[in-house]
Amino acid sequence: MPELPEVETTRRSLEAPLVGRRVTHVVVRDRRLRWPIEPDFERHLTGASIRAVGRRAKYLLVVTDRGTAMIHLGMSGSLVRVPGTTPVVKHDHVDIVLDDDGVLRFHDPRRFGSIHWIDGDPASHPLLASLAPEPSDAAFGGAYLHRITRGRSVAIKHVLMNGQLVTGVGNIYASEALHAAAIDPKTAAKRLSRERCDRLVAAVTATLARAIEAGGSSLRDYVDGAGNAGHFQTESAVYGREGLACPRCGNAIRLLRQGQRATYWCAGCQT
DNA sequence: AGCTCACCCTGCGAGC
DNA sequence: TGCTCGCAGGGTGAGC
Repeated sequence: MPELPEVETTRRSLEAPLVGRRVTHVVVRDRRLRWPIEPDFERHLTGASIRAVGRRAKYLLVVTDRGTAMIHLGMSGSLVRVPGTTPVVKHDHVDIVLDDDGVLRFHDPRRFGSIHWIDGDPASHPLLASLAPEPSDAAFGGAYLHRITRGRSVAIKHVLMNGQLVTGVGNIYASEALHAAAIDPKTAAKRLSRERCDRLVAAVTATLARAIEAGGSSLRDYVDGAGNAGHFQTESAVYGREGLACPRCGNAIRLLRQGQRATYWCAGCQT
């Protein structure tokens, strides 16, 4: 599933084909996503003109003259603009039909994704209102990370993956950023010095930027809005590389379980 | 409030 | 070949 780089790559690839298009028709084949798609979703979106394709954290925002469709890709979702003649396959849950005979197709085998309609300002939607600043935002800096980690005894990796504290970083890039910053993922958040917070923020920002540059990571099935796979997975230093040599110090990369999630790290150079 | 854990769901690869 | 098990990019909410 998509972390911020995959969502941002999807957003960029959809911008040109979608902006200026009008929605002529909406087909929902399965409403059972993380939350059921509201009964009025099709009615709200049909006839709307798309003004912009935005993003907040891992949510895509299809902004129209009538309101905003907020789409989360969950673990296995994709949103692809396909020709209208493209056959529907299993797990193609929603089609947003456009006035150029293209279709914006939402596909999500695991159905951990979600689709909401927002009438007013997206920023005030409950799912977005309490999110942390974007990693690219000036408010997200070493001072911020240092402040929010005081008094928190959880492992720093958990902080990176908590959307209320840091947005856009999921399981792959949490491991990658901690390795880049040479910080042990198990470190209690509150024990990080200000200097290490500076280093970690820089690593998060750089890792996400590099991944966006690579078009995201395609581990199983991720594709962007044009159906293209990313290739960051070939650049990863630790993720998915248990037993292989750490590119920085040569020690064997280890696999550890934090909560229910896998963490890859190097005991040789991450302290 | 912070932390841990279970859970939502399908598919796939490993091991027997 | 066919089974069971464990794991997969995320996020919420219950219960301590």
